[in-house]
Amino acid sequence: MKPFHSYQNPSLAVDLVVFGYSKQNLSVLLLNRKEAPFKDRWVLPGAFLQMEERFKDTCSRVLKTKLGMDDVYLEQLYSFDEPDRDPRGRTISVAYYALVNPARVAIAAGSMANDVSWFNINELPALGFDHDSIFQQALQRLRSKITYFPVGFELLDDLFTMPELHELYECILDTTIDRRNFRRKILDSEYIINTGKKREGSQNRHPDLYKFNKKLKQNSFQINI
Amino acid sequence: MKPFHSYQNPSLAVDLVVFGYSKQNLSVLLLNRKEAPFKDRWVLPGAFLQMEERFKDTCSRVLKTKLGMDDVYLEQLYSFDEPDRDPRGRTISVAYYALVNPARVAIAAGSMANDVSWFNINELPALGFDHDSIFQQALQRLRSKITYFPVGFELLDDLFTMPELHELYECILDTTIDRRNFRRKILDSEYIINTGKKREGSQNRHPDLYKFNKKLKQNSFQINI
DNA sequence: TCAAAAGTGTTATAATTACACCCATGG
DNA sequence: CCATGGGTGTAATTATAACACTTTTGA
Repeated sequence: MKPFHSYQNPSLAVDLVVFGYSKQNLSVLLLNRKEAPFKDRWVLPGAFLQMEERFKDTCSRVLKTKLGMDDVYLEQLYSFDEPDRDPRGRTISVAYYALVNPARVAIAAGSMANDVSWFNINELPALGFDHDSIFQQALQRLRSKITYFPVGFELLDDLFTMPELHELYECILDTTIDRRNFRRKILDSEYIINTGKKREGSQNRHPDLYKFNKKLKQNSFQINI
Repeated sequence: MKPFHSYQNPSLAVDLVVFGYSKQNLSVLLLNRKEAPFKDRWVLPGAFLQMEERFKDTCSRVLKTKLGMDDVYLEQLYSFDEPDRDPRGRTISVAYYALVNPARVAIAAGSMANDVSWFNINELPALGFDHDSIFQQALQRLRSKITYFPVGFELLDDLFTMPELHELYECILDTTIDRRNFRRKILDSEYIINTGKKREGSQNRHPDLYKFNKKLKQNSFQINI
């Protein structure tokens, strides 16, 4: 074996699929590139890994820059290795996905991009690099994960109603779910707590406000699609 | 952003958790290191990624060298990024796990290692680097995957009996499974085909020989543990 | 003919699905 | 007082879990 570090190493980047949910819309955050390659094309936000960074540090750096946000839900998705995936040279990308509440963030293009914007997941432009494929894999993972693990709460306000949670699931899974059965499964899982408060302001009956039970880490549930 | 490739890049390695199943034993392949760091300690086989390689190419190279084997089941597990995980310097490891039939491979230590050997998963030595953690994650993934996807067949001969498949599941999941319910679920999934042949040689009733239905890719099943 | 392992089916229980009525609210 | 949406329960169906007897084999 050659001595350590005599190997030439590929560049190592982190790319982020940032999901946001707002007004019954699941969206993803995209940047419009200012420079070649893929100039003026939309891509996922990302950055090269700096020597002292963990992947999550790089994610946080990107999220802070683009969203002015820290402390978001992050999960490693997959590492992408096609040799020609970046025309500038061999680059490995470790993809993460993030779940954020768009109401709490202020997106800003920064110096690197022409523009930054939320896109409804059903109305995405063709992305640069292999980012279409990364996005599809992230969506698949999110859809799978939300059926057995409480990640949905990351996309909502601290207090939310049962119909809001129900709509979130229907939107992400792109299906209809019986609201009575949904309520029962979610409540049985004990992942949410009824605060006793109610959402005021609507003309109709005021729905109960729930909060996420952050202490509970071991329970599991199954929302069938 | 700095010009491309002006970044210093971490080293990029691929590590492999090679599972083998034989005589009602689930084992993992380990190497005994000839050189520092972790000289004389057992570790997972791995290699640094060469510039033109995909991850799977690196996996194949390692498997060919250590096992004289190609064409094994490989799946990406996770990428490990702790800054101090390799004392020689910053190294990212992309972990894969492989499923092989030990009967078909001939393991050989090669010039890099003192020794190479199968270890029963319940009798592993403490591994070098962060390989204990990689192994644990691989075992967890295998256990999860085998309950809903037909990966078990990769560990058996082309022809196998229902009791053999049943034992494999019990061994991997470290539990008992009712053999009548197991048989029904596996057969309902249509992932295996009764060849009409029987395993001869035992003193007792000769069990039917099945083969894996490779054409079927979409079905799913659920073995509950 | 016997011990050991393989093949098979049925019943009880639990989980899921389908479905309808009452309640609270503001206009 | 009414239209709208939110809250709740039950019956039918389906899936899972528990369980025992019969068959084949070579010694």
